[in-house]
This record gives sequence, structure tokens and C-alpha cells, in this order.
Amino acid sequence: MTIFTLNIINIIKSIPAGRVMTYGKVATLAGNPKGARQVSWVLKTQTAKHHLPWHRIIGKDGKIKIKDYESSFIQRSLLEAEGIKFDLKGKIDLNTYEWNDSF
DNA sequence: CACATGACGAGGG
DNA sequence: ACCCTCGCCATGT
Repeated sequence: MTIFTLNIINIIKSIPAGRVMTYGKVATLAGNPKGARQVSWVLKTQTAKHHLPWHRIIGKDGKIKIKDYESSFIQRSLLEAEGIKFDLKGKIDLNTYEWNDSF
């Protein structure tokens, strides 16, 4: 576990309900603007152990990035349950929901 | 050390 | 807006 990875975990934990953050944003705040892929790795392998709000991480384009149909459906459901709206393209407005006030 | 993995992202056609 | 290529990073084998 590197400091970078630990930062990613803590940042994800800091995102409040009803707000989201992109992979790249998390990576940047964690110390490496180019480490977006590591964020996806953390979500995939560390969620269970650290109780991470995994559903609050989305792509830079405002869309859900999970390939697995079931999982992506669950993510959308969880976000909608927190009050987030999706447009007909399955995209959400980052200017409205992205969390920036941390760190 | 070489190679594969993953829920990325920017750039170009 | 969609598709493909390439660069990037920590891990696992």
C-alpha cells in the first residue's frame, strides 16, 4: 500500500451523500493527476475492506463507467436514491453534483 | 524483470 | 457523439 493509494481511500470516504467525484479528481487530490486508473483499481479491490461509497465515483464525462450491467444499474439506483438526476443519455451534471470542497 | 489487469482520460478521426 | 489509440499507475503473478 502506497501513500497515494491510502489517500485515494480517505478521499473517497470524504464524499458526502448526494455528491460525486470523478476518478481523475480523486487521483489529483490524492497526489497524482495521472493516476485515475489506480482509483478504479482501489474501487474494484478495496471497497469491501474499507466500506467505501464506491457508487459516488463516476467518469469525467459524467457517466457511469462500470462495464458489468448489473453493477452499473445498482450504482445508478444508489445515486438516484441520494437525489441525483440522470439525463436521457445516462449522464449527470458535474457542475451540480461534483464534490470539491474537501482538502 | 516481463506481462497482464482495471469501474480512466485526453486527443484525433 | 462514438470509436480507437496511447499514456499512466499500483498490483498481482
